[in-house]
Amino acid sequence: MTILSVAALLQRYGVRLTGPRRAVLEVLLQATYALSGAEIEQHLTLLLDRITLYRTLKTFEEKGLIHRVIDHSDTIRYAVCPGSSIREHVHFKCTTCQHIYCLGQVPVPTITLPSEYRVERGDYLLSGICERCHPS
Amino acid sequence: MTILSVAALLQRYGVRLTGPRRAVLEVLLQATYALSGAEIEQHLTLLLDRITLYRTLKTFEEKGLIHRVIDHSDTIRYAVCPGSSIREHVHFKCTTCQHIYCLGQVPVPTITLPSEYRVERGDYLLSGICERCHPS
DNA sequence: TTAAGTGCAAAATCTTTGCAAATGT
DNA sequence: ACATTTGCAAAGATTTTGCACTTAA
Repeated sequence: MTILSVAALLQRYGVRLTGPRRAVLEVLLQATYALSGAEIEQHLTLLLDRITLYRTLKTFEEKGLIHRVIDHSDTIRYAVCPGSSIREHVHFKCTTCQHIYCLGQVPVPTITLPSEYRVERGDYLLSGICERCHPS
Repeated sequence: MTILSVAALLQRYGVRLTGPRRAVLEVLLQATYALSGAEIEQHLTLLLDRITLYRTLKTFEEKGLIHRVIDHSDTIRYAVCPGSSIREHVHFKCTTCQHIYCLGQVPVPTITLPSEYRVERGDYLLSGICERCHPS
């Protein structure tokens, strides 16, 4: 993803173009798995205040450019998923390397709940071992 | 749930019987939704060091007595689910009251993943509005 | 008795808020 | 020009570690 398309993506989501935002989005686009704030910080080339990073992530999330991935941990991780639906997400977490991958292309089954629940969204977290971590 | 059965439950899971553990388990058993550390602390009748609380939760989790619920937040929440399978969990999070309910009795659909993933566990988080929060 | 659990102190992580200076459109 | 965004300082929230004392089995 070039700088140009990063800029275009930001504009498409109504986010003003700034250096920090470009840098953060680039890191997220290059990642193959969901990243925490600390992990994004490590990958940044542009020196960036940590507070700015968190505010940037908040803005991206509000505009729908990125989303949080669910997890059992106490750390919020983000991923860009331009293609996938906001209403349903499937993620896979490797219990060995701890990476969480976005599986946008996996068909999502429907879970029917008793009528007292109004379901508006479904998040699915599958866990196990990813290809890179198991021998076979 | 009486004190006696709390004690029995602790013993069944190989957890030594102490005051703090009894108190924490009682709070979790009485809750109708998953609780964070701070929430458990608020409901405790026995005065308890916060560190002890976190260690107690860790012990309970390792012994399989309680489990973490998945969430988009940065706070870990726990629930007792003696009946439900460890391999598959369905939870419902109300976006209004923020409560997360364990739905142990809901049938879990299978998601088939490409063969490079070895799936060992599935967690499902449905979000929406719970009965108490929608007018209907 | 003896390994396990508890409490205190201190700290590591992660994330947010208020305000003045800088910046994008 | 003007609202938005950034950086700094400071702090809030959640969770953990080390060590000596206490306790369950």
